[in-house]
Amino acid sequence: MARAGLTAERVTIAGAELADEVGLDRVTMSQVARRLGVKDASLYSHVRSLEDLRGRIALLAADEKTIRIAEATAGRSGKDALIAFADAWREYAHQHPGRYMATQTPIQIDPELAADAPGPRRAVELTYGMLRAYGLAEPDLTDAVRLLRSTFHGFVALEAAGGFAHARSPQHSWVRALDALHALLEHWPPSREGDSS
Amino acid sequence: MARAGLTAERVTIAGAELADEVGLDRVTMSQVARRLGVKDASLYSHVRSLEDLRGRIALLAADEKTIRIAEATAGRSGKDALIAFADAWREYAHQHPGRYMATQTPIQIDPELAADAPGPRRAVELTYGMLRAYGLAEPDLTDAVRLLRSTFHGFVALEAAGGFAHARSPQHSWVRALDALHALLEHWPPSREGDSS
DNA sequence: TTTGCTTTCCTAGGATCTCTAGGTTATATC
DNA sequence: GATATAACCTAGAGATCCTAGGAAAGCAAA
Repeated sequence: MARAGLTAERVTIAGAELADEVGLDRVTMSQVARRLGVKDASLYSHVRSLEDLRGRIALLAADEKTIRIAEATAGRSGKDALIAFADAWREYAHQHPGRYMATQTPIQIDPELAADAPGPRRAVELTYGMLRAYGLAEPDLTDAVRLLRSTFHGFVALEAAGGFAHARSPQHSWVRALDALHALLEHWPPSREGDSS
Repeated sequence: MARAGLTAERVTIAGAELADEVGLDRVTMSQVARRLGVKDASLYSHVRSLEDLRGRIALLAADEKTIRIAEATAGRSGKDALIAFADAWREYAHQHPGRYMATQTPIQIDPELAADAPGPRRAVELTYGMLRAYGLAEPDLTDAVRLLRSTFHGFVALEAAGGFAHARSPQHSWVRALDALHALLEHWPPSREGDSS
């Protein structure tokens, strides 16, 4: 019997494709096996469990998203970089809803696997790099990075969950949110604040 | 045989408790039934399916979160209200991680069920009310509401997913994020922007 | 070629899960 | 008490996850 040439990576990609097509929680070992023309038991030589597979999909997504962002922001700075960064993030989430959702699951990823996955760490570094132009110093820098990442993630997550019902198009709100964040970064409030009106 | 007194609401609450204890994706019909001292088939008189149950948990969470926020912001305004609003949101997510995660699933909730669940809509109204003090007019108001909700959700979601690795405590970043959002709302950038440096 | 090792993929099967069909029995109402 | 309406049950089909152990494909060396 000819071999299918399975590998952990190919199984992960098949799972990721399935997640994008039918939704992450419809990704089952059986379905992935079926897509690969293989029996479900065969997958367990490459992937420890369904949970492990989901973790791998999450890491794949993080890596891919990071690469997209790196490409989009290359050679840009300031507001240009901010917009390129944010748009690349959002576009990835739109194009790969299943993979993106995998990144939202509480951390249960095999540590040794995560170790040589550059995605998440590199993404944070990229964010730091982008913010250098705004002249922030630690710890404000870290706080700003976290604020940006929260907003980007929150926006696309709410968008995906149907949180922005009707009325105004999300695209408009997105553009304005980036305007606002840019303005905010240029006038980052000083640390010691009492109660100004 | 004595009856258990099941009802759609009690089933939902049992599912929500289970979600908080063991994680949303470990909530099964069998487990919920076991917790209620009942056979799994009995649940289907009250809840259409597992997916339906998850939808109900999501609505329950939205309602509960809204109530907490309403209580926390009552009688406050301006930055006080903003902080109370945000802290209530985040505390709910911390106290009820499973329920909160249920709200993140793509919308598949029974429309007629959602109709008389005041949670989501009321939450948006509360956000609008809180922002009145900042003197924003439409469509900036809607954009600001969406930005705030995105940031709040994104922050707690990243926090829950282990996104804020080490170093600086999330609590510090949270306080600073609220400072920043307050400053932003007080100086919301005008709509037509070219390329200022 | 032959021998042997390693890895890949398989069959078989236990445990658990979702959900349906249909039967009992508790409870409320007359 | 009689009766209707639920609530809850048993039984079972179909899928799922995952393990154990076997067959066979590919590779290396004699």
